[in-house]
Amino acid sequence: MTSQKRSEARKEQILKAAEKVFAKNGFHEATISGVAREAGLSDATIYEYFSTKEELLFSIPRETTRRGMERMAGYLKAIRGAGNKIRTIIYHYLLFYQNDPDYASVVMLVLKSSRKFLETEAYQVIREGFRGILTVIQEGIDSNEFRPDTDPYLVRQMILGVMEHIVIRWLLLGKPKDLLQYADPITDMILGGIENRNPTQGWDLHIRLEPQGGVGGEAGPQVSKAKRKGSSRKKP
Amino acid sequence: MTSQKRSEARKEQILKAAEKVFAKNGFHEATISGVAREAGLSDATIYEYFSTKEELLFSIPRETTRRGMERMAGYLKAIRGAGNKIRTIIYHYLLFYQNDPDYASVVMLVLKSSRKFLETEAYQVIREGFRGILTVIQEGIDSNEFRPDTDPYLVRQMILGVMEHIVIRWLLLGKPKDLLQYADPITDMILGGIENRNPTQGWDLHIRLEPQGGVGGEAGPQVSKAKRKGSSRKKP
Amino acid sequence: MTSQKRSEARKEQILKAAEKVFAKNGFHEATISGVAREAGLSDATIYEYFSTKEELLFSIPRETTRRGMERMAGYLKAIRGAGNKIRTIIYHYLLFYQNDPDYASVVMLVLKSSRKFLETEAYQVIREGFRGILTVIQEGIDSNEFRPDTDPYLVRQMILGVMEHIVIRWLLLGKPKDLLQYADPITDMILGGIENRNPTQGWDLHIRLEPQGGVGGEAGPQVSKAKRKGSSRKKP
Amino acid sequence: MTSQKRSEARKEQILKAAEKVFAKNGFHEATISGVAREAGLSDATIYEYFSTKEELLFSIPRETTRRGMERMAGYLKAIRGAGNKIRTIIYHYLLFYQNDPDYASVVMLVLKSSRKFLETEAYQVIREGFRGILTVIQEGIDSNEFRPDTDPYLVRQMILGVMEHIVIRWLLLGKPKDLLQYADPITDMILGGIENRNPTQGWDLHIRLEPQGGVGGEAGPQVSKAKRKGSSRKKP
DNA sequence: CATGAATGAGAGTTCATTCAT
DNA sequence: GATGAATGAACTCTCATTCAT
Repeated sequence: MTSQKRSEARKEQILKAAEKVFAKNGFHEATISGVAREAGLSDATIYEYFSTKEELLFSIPRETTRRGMERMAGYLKAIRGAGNKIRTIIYHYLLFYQNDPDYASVVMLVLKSSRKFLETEAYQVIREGFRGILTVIQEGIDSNEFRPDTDPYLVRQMILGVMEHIVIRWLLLGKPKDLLQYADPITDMILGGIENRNPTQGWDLHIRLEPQGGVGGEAGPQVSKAKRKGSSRKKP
Repeated sequence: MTSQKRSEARKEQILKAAEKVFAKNGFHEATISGVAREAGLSDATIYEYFSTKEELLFSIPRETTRRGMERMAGYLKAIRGAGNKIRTIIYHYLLFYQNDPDYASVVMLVLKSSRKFLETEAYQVIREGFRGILTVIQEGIDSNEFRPDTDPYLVRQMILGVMEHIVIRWLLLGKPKDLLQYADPITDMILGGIENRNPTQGWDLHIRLEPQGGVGGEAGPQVSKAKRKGSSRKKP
Repeated sequence: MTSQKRSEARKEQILKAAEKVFAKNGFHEATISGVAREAGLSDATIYEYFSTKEELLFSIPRETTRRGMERMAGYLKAIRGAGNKIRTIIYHYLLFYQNDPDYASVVMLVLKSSRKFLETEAYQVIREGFRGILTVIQEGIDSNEFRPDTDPYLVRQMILGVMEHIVIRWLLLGKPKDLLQYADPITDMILGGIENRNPTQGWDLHIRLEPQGGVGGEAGPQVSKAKRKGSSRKKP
Repeated sequence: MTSQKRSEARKEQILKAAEKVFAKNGFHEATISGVAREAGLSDATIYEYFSTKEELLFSIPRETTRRGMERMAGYLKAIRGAGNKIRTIIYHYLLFYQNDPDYASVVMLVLKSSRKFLETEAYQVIREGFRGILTVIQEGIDSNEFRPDTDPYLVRQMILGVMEHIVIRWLLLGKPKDLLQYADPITDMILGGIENRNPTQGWDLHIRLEPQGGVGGEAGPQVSKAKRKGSSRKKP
């Protein structure tokens, strides 16, 4: 038990060191020696806990991701409304990375481009998180909060896309200083594109012009009126 | 003259080989020997044209980017309306990558995470292209096509973010098969979030003349009225 | 402790091998592989102890020179008289090289022509040794053992010059077989040029019997008297 | 004829360039490309005139040495007295190197440590020159100008040793600024060790033993007394 | 457990040299 | 005669990884 715990702690210590070193240098430019030095251990000790350099890399997101997901789930439990949930997701996603730039670097600059990482257990956890976003969106569609023709996959791609783009810019260029300032604007823009707009004022006027031999007893144009907060988007 | 040309051709040949090899293996896993083999040349010959492996990598986007930018500029010249221009940009951006997956791989998976690449001449060309997007957005704001509170930087980040995200997914997962299918949906969603939709005054009267087997058994012209701040969406 | 010692021993082992290999082939013609083979180690192990080939080369004289200097200092302590000290220096200098031809080769044929070596720590030790020669000469001047118009720098250059010349000839041509046979003649010649010869007591009476057509029209034996303090020149 | 001459000129041009480049970088650090660049030619052209890099190196001293020797021989022809000849040799030797530091560098720092160079035709010329020094010394011994117990080989080694030492110091350290300032001191010291020495102070006692039929009214030995601090040094 | 020490396996570079033009 | 282009052949150096202690 104690031994297990100590071992766990050592692993954590190595992972923290690895995170730092990989973040700074990337995977290939980083060395096991560097990680060992950072961890205050010997090279060989690293190999007591991780079988290869690559396994060490792929182990970094395992715990952190799981914890992040859990935390996110906790936040979401208290939130009502798909839009609000999305806002929360975006906010905490950015907050999460902002609070741990090393982790952000490893994930965004090292792992994200790795084919092998996709086959990793850790990535499956992330995938699940991503599926969660999908669920929220679908929830919003079902509850009529989002427009029924919303494509959940596309929306998710937009959400992830912008966030990744911003985080990477932040990592590489240091801009913007504060990631969180983008949380709301991004959310607004995303939601702006998908939220159902109930007509708060004005009317849609539909006039039906019937041919001379009219159907039923009705003749002349038919006018239908509907309060709307209209979006006139029509997919082909 | 001939010598200059042959040298240029050889360079191109090496770059093509490098593109292929780097795309397949990434930068570090790729070897000069591999590139040389692919190019049908000796290792040493590679070094006659590019001083280091890194220089070879960074040289890949130089010409291609320039040409891509030029072509894009050509397309845009014929387009009127900021929205249409954005649609064009997105479409051709995706088309461009779809037509050259190796190039896409190198740019998206190898170069995009490189701090050093940002200081490269080639990247400056790309930056300029990115600035162009900004200009188009601003143009849309100025012409009242886009909402006045549009943040051009944010919009650009959304555009680039989704596209990058989609291209990377395509590269790593092979999904979607056809990148272009996303061009319009993305554009619509982006524009949906920024196009002016507030009726500034009066009413738009839409009259739809339906064939006899009309909607809901109804026939005749349909008139729809919507308060609006006009959207000029035109599909190509 | 043990580890430190073993490491030191390994370093020594590598240095010995390097000395041998560099002596035989010179710096550039020698390879790390060759040194490793000679040392019975792998190439990589060499680099565990010396960061570059050049550092390995420059490390060769570090210890040896220090030890040589120390030993020399010990010998000199027991010697009285600047002339005797110089004799001792020359003798042991030659003895030192004769006993370690590989070392001699490295120093005389490889290091001596190296601009970079001059900026080396090891060279500073050598410089100090050279300064010591200067001190001895000055001592001889001060004690009136050497002529007061002696230029210590010049004398030192002569001493070093001949010795280097002889050692190099010995290395390249194998002549003379025994370096030490030159120790005394060299010393005598050097001292012959600088020792004070003021007669401290009595007179030397030189009588020259000239043929009839004598100097200055004079004929008959010529007697020359010179005050002297005998020179210790002993030709075999 | 013209073609032969042009070829000779080209060779000379390459040699000059090589001299410069080898002097600056040493043999191994220098490249054929560097020589070609310096000569304003292509690499391949170098190989039209010299079959290998090494042959190029060894060709440098061929002409120069021959010319130097010839000139030296010319100077010596006009000089009487072995001491004076040695002074001349030392002076012109230093002058020669001082006037062409690149050549000095190549000879002193590159060729002098080369075993292979010793088997070179060019070196044979140098050897002959060295033999000349020996001859002069022997001449001095025979003429009683030098002490009969002088070891010509040793003296030559001293002469060459100091000069080499000084020239190398000059090349590597830039000291002394003016090589020639050492010409006389060196000569004096060398000669000081081997010249037949007149009493330096005190009295010369000359006794003239006259034949029986004495000259004038004087009879018996004539003694002339002269205070002197004799140096038999004669500057040219 | 921890590690010092050792190394196998390569990779990137460099250049002297060749040869067709 | 001159050279642009190409390359074979090394060599230095780096590191992830292993293993005896």
